[in-house]
Amino acid sequence: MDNKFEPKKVEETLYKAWDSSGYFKPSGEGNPFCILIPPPNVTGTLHMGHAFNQTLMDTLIRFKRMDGENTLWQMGTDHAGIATQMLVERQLEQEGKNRNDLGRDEFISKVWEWKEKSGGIISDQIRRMGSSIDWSRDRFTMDPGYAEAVKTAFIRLFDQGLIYRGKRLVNWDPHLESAISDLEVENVEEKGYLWHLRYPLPDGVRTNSGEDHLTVATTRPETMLGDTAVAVHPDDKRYADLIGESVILPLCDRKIPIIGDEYVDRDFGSGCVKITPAHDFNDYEVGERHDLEKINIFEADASLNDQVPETYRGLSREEARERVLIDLEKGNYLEKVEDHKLMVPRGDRSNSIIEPYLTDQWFVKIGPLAEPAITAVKDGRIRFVPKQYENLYFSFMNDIRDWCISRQQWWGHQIPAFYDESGDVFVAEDEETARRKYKIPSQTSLVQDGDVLETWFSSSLWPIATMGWPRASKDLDTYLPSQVLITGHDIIFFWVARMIMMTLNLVEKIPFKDVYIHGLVRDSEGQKMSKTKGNGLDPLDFVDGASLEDLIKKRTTNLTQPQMAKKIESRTIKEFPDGIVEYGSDSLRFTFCALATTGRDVRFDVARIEGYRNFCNKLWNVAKFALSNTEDFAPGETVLETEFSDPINRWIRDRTSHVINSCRQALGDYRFDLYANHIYEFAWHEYCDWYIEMIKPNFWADANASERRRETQQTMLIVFETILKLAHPVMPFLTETLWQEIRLRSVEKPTTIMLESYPIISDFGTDEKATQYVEWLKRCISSVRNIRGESQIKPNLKVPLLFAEGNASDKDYASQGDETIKRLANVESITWLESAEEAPPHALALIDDLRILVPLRGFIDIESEIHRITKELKQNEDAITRLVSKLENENFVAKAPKEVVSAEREKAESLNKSKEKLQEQLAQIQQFI
RNA sequence: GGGUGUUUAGCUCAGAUGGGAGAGCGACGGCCUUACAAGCCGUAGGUCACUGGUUCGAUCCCAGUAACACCCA
Repeated sequence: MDNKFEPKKVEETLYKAWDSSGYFKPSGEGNPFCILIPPPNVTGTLHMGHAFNQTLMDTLIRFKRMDGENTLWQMGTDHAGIATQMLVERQLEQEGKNRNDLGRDEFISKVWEWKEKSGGIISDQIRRMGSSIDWSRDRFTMDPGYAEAVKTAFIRLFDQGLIYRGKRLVNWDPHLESAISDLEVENVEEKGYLWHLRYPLPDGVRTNSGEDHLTVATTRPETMLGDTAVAVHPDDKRYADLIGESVILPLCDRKIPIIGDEYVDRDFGSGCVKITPAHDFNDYEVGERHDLEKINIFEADASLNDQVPETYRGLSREEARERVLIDLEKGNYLEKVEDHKLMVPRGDRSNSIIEPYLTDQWFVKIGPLAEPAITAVKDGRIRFVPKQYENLYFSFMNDIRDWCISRQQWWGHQIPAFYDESGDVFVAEDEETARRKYKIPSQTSLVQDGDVLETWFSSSLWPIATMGWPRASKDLDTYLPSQVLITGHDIIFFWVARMIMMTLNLVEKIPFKDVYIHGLVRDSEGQKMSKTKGNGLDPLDFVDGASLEDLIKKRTTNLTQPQMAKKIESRTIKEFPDGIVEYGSDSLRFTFCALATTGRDVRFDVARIEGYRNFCNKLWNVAKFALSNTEDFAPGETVLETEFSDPINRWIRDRTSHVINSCRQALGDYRFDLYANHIYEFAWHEYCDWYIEMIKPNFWADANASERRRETQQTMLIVFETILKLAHPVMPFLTETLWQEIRLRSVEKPTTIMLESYPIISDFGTDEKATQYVEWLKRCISSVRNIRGESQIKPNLKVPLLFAEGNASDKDYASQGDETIKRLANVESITWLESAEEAPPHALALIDDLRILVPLRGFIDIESEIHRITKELKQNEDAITRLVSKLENENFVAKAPKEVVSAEREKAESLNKSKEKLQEQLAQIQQFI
């Protein structure tokens, strides 16, 4: 075996072997256990969030598979409508073309081409993470079968009256020229201005204070061209009597009414608000209440249309603002300008400013869908882990609005709706069916709706469409509902909630039982990773390593803001001066598990992965040890545990049960962090640090032929194999590699650790006696090491050791552990003293009543011994003080539970005994200064 | 403006139907001891954000305050 674990040598080979052997497929036996992958963008690449998410899913899937369940990890990718279309459009742009030059069909085939070319990248990256996905069932949301599901869902909901078409104010992206989801709008605080405009009152009309105009404040002066009212608060004494009058809209010379509405904030600005119902969500509501006209002043690209005076037509919104302001200034309509911070809505894809825009769109009527979806979580059929996310879910669901599902795009599922010449709408699979369904004569020509459905509409069908719906299927019966959905909290609304609603409606079942929500991966400073900030990391750079040059290149190419390149470069140099070394997939996976605490953020720090890479190597090395000491091991001839002669072997079996229990519990609770910690702690600190060190002599010298050698080989191997199995779900490559070697020491031929049974406690049982003994042994050895360490005794110098006092079991333990103590604490001899009085000057440690003495003899440093004892005495006294004050408190003795009181009494007693001994020791040792 | 969450060792985080706090990393000291220097042995670090309340007892429960983060408007 190599000196180090070298992941590159095994990872890809192993993965291919697993996959081609069909190990990733459902076994067909046992309880179904299914996880649906949150489908990544088909043309995307793997980022840290994916890698984290993948790790948790694979860990659970591998655990359940080993534990005998019929596991399915359903893979698939999403067509990501807007994102993908934008990408292809950007490429066309570089060729100097746009989509209209190509036409719809040709454009779509270009997108498919792009999908074929880049669609495999993320799948390959997922493979590199070790994900045990059943690739034969890979789905794509634009597959023909999936498309059928989307159509069917749309038609059913339409026929149920849950989908309708209507003219509504929606979030409009003028760059994409499409509606986008409320959830895709990011409100960003930006610096702007508040312009105060004067709207003249008609002749003779005055405000209470004698003004001949009303002043309105706005952050978007250009929209005044679409104003259809000015609103004041009905109780505002300044203006109440003007309600019903009108003002003259400058630049347009229209008269618009003054209305009273409680929406107006009297304290903001002058207390008068301009109302533009077609371009503001709040104004829209006001307009509805007062039956105001809605004047749409924009074209789809947010240039001004012919609803505005001629001079402004065709201008962009930005140009229009400038012109309007100049003209207002000229007409003396501009009262003042103030700096103002405002929330600017931006599209999360295009980053352009979003317009509230009045268009015809398709909507899902959400009320009837939301209600059962709320109930499903309320009554516990669906459970969120951690639980607090249920509140988030409820708060979203309780004031959810109708869902705009149409997008003015080409890449996606075209809406199965057809129009005749008079604009009547018919919804059906295709034109033929529509004619039959609605009895439309053949001479009437029908045109299909050109819009597509938003991507989340199709992914809301993920739980059923991947299982063959709308056709009946065995998969639907077996894997719906799936056991757990694993995802980040950022898509609870986008995806999780919608899957629940759609699945409940369409098949009357819940889509999944548990929703495990994990945190979002951030950089080591807690910042969100983003291309713009240049703090993004590619998970595969940790797997394979990357040079500083690679990292800089990756972070600075294709920037939306190229001026950031310099800053990003220096930041990268600072963060990774030597690039990233190769850690391998297992280290990265283990790190992600260890970071998966219940918090909302996960900070990714390179220091962590380094530590866990070392852990991988630790396992590698102890495997080397185990193998080299078992070359003569004959697997058939096992020693019964009841006949074990070395309690160390019994003890480690006891500890093994313990860790099995902990791992199972942690995985059952989705506590991946605890799971990783349990493995780390047990493998490193119990198995390697204590067990292996303690049993080494069993392999030496005269022990060669003995039973003890055999039982130790057997135990060392079985426990190590158990560690490998316990850890396999999180570190598949390393454990498989080592298991293949370890299994050479077994009667059975190795196949794969993947399909071995996950360990159960009853494989090992418990042994309290052995455990007590070994715990004593560890304390004893640690005490001596502590004395040695503090006195800086050279490791190669053996010291004599004296025991005094103590009870029968101390004596028993000491004689049993004689050799072990000598070797692990570097002791040359152990002597029991008849009484403590005969002890030579010494350093002292205590195990309860037992005194452990190391004679001074020149190598104990008196100063440091005084320091050591003083420190211990101080701790001891502090503890006593606390206990005494407690026990002297009558209320405590009277009111606290009896067990607590007596436990505290015992503690105090034993501390007092130790105190005396420590004081004695201090007094004695001080004589030698 | 409304809501949620967080605040524990230098850093990243665990923690307990309330009996007085742990890990990893880092720091410091000593070691190339025949699996492992990506290692071994040892050590130091905390008024558990602040202020009140409940309780025999609060880091844990309750209320308020502050800072930070996120979500919604």
